[in-house]
Amino acid sequence: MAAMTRGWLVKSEPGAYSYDDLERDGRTMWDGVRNYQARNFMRDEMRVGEPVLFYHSNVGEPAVVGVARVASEAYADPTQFDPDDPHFDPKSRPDTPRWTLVDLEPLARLARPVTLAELRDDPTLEGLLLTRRGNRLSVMPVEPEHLRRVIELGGLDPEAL
DNA sequence: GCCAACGTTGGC
DNA sequence: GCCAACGTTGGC
Repeated sequence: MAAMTRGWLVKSEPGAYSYDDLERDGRTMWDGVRNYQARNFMRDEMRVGEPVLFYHSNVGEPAVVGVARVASEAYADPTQFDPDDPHFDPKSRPDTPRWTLVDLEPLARLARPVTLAELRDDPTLEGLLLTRRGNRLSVMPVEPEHLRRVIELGGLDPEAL
């Protein structure tokens, strides 16, 4: 991957959707995001092909476990229109959808997970949004140098991706 | 299960 | 526009 490639990080509870699930599915809609800042990143800034760190949250050892890639432009999240879906939004209308998503595809599983503790401790990763106090975003941008560093810590060669 | 931090909602 | 109440996130 090019030196100045910008990236992203998404959080997922592996019990709900894990990197294994993404590999099994081959591609998925990153649905259910109901935070405006996270939505805006997907809607306005994500570009097809950009790498996405896949982070497992709310588990014994929270960690980045793999790298996905953005696989589509943004489009309306269909779950907002489904009354039976937990992410149903009665205030959203099909002609003016409130929530958008992108598709993700698996790119590479890390050789070893990079734990939250490692992310916090690595001086190179100072300023990473994920570890900023109080941050609760489920979709966030990652600086090029941080992206490369996490991939290296995960035992992969960023050049090879 | 606890709780700190933060976003959203809605009354005023 | 303020702000209290409430819900959610997510580490621990």
